[in-house]
Amino acid sequence: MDKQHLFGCSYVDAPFFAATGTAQGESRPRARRRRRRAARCGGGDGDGVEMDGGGDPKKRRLTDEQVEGLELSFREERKLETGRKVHLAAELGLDPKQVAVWFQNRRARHKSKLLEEEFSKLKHAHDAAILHKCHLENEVLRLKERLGATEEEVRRLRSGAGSQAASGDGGDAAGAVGLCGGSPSSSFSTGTCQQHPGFSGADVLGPDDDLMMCVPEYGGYVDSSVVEWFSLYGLI
DNA sequence: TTGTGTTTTACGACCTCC
DNA sequence: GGAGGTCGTAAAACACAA
Repeated sequence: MDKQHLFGCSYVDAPFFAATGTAQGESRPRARRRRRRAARCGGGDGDGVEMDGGGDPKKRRLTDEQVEGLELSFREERKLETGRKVHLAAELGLDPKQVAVWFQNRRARHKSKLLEEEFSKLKHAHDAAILHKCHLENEVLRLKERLGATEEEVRRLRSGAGSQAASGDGGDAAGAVGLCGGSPSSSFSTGTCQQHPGFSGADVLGPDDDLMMCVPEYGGYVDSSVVEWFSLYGLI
């Protein structure tokens, strides 16, 4: 039985059965698959189990060499004009229709891969934004706590000053704790914010703050790689 | 060995461009 | 109108875990 019979078609030229090898840059599973297939077709155990033998003649795998040739051509130019298609088909022993179909499918795979990469990038950006938001919210909470404590302190000192005033002393005591500026928060928060605009680091959150805490929008979990990425972009 | 998930090949429907 | 594009899908080929 000759090779063409085994393929169930007349497109395939004998020379394309000769060599083995994998296309450049192909994924590991695909390479493994092709290796196993090559072993079966070529110098394997010779048990006569050939690729796709007896199957649907319209559904046959291309050889490694054919795929490699098509890949090379695809890398040069993703679109396929008639002349190139015919030439490539003749060169690889394929039907021009097969070449056209292969290019269509290859473009689809390429597009899908690009979309996947784009999605991955956006997801990382989204995760980083969530993390950023979380830290900002933590900062707000911390500042609110400090504000409350300071206001409490002011009230306490005021009441103390009031009792002193009632006992005949002057009214400068409140100014001594920074209230004269009219802003109770001016004694602590503005300086901190100016030093750390936007997202702040350890000065605000403190060295013990956990980067993994409080990410409700992300189901309470953020991967460490996100933190790394976040750091890479200078946000931490 | 078999069930299952993934990849590859092929096709039809529809769209765009010349 | 024909050639070639995308998109969606079917089905064969294949890998791999159980």
